[in-house]
Amino acid sequence: MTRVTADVSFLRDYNQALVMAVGRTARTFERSTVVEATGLTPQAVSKVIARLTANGLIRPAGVRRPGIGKPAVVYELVPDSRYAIGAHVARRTLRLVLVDLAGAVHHSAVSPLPGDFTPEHLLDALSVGIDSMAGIGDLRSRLTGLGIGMIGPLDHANGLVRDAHGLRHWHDVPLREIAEKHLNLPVHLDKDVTAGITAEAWRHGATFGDAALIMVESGIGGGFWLSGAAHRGAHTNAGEFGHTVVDLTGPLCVCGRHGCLEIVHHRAAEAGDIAHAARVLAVGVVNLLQTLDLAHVLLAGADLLRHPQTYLAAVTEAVGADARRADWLSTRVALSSLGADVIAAGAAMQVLDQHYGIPELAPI
Amino acid sequence: MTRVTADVSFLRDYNQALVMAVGRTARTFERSTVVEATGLTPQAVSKVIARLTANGLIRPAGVRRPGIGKPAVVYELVPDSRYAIGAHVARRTLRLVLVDLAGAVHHSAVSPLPGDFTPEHLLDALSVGIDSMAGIGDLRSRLTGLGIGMIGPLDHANGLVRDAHGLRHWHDVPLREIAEKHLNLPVHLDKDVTAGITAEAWRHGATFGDAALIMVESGIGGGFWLSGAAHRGAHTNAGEFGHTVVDLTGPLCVCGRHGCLEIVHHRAAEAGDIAHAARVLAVGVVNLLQTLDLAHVLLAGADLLRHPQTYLAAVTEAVGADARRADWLSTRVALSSLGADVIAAGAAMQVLDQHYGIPELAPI
DNA sequence: AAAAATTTAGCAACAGCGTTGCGTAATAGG
DNA sequence: CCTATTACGCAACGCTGTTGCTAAATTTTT
Repeated sequence: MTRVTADVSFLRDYNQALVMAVGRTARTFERSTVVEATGLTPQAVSKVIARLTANGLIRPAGVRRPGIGKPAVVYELVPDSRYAIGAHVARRTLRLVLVDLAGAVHHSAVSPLPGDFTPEHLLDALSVGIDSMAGIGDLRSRLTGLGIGMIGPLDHANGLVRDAHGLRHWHDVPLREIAEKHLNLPVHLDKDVTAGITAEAWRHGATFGDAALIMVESGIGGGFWLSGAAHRGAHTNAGEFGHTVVDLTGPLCVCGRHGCLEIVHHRAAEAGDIAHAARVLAVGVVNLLQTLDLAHVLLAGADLLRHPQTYLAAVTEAVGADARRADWLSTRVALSSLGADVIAAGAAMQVLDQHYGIPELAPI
Repeated sequence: MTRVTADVSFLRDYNQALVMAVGRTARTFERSTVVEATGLTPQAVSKVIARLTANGLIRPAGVRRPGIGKPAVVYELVPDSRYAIGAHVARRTLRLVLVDLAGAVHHSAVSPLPGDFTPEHLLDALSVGIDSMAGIGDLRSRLTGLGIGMIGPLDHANGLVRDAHGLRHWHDVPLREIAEKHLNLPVHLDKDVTAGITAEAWRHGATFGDAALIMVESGIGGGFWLSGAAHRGAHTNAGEFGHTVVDLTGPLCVCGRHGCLEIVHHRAAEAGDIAHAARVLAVGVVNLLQTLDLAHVLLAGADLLRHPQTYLAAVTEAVGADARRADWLSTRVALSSLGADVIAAGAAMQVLDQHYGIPELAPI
């Protein structure tokens, strides 16, 4: 949720989101935990906790006896109090996942999409899939919305698919609007990699620092989490990481430039030299670190996950071996914890994040 | 100014900063202008304007007669109500500038620093320079502080110079602390390129989008402005843009990798082929656009400014020629409007920004 | 010349937020 | 049973932006 001016309702939402962030990060928590983490006064935390409890988002979960004194009430998030559905729209498949308030993936389903599918095809597939998932235990009333992660270019702010690369029928499609009408649910549209990094950030909790999610699938993309929020760029087009030049004299890429990371990597992988391909990717990752100084790098994508250890080793080594990196310049490299679900799950979490995440104040 | 929790004083500061942003962006403004830009109620704007007027930050500047009805009071920023001094600490020189609240540079002075200068050398030079500048018209009482832009690596949050590259006496120097004590002024320490981009953002006003400042001096660095704030990365080390590999089989760089943008560019420039050097830089800039999707690219740095038109033309052409860039994917390329003063001026504006810019809420 | 319409400005009361002061509840130890 | 300690929350408070309404200043209409 973004807005320009700050009023008291912003205070409420913001501080409430802080408490929710603590609850999502820690399995259980008590009032003093929140006080320590946020700097709010105990009294303020009590008010927020009372509100969240009344809304069913958190609940008491026993007491902790601190030795001497009155026992502290322990609270926990109620994971099944809210759900969101996430969709990963790829060129040939639709993946749907059901995610709860804690960020856990409950169901995952993949269905094929016809070649050159139209918006109508997609809406029908979404409708069927959502009805099937929401039917489980009558979740409909606890469903906060649908998140869609899709290949770009698209316009996140207006929910518009500008020109999905490689899909004939997807030029200037107001997907959010027509999907909301067709499905009768709030819909959030975003680029696939941006959805993916949101999943990692949401699951890692409030203390997650600047990070990138590197996706190696049909192409190579990067999703970025900077200063506590997804970075989308000026036109929702950030993340075309595969089209950065790493070899000035390299082969011609589809994008018209020579020696893009994507084409160089692809050639190596095609030749069967996965280790070399992984090292090429690692060069690109270190480029990102030099530019953006990230605390986390997460690896995902179908092509990468076919050789997870090879890629993980190559990137970890390249990051560690970088001669200029001092001990304080630490970056954690890991495989995405969500595997093939990361995009769809992230799309779902973007919906949850809009409701229960830290609100942002939009620039003028 | 950053804080974790949001309270009513945050509301005040935030909305006040919005009004100041309007005042800085437009030469003159009235109540209705602010209402339109921010969404605040007229009454709320009146209160803020009254407070700012009482503090001397803005003042009435006539009336506008809207045809029918009571004339609207026109306000303007009072540029000389507040000043800050900015310092650009380079390997051999210290540049000091005096900047007013509107972001205008009033005085600029360069003094040499001894080879392998020590913290004491710097403090003395700063002391002399500041006394000289603050003496002009007795600005001392209106001086909000000193900003220092310096080569890294450094720790912005703690005001610590970790290991200024190429300076022997600069390992783990708590520069902010000792400078504040020695100069009796609030001090803000940041990386040079980060200070530079702050200058551009501050001068362009509130509507400035995601942007990068490309500095070509002894090395190549990049300062980033993302989502309305400077991007520093996880360890204040973002911006080592010169050490991104653009030529996998290129020459060995001082950083230990092959074909860094910096060394490839340097070789071309050394050979006298500035046009080629500029094209190499342009490849790096387009890499940034693919990754971050920026609205503005600004060019600066002594080496670049020796051939400004060559570089501007090469980067503009590369950005425009990129085949995948549609018409809606516009990026403005320009030379920095501040020339050689950009780092020092930006360091000063960081101090002003702390007091009168949009406050941020720090992550937990 | 007087009345009406229009636009701007601001006083006063209000709701809602986090904070502060302080009383109460619950426990362990003496 | 008393005391120290810890956790909790009611009530009053100060501050914010908002809302309702009145006043002021100007042009247009009568």
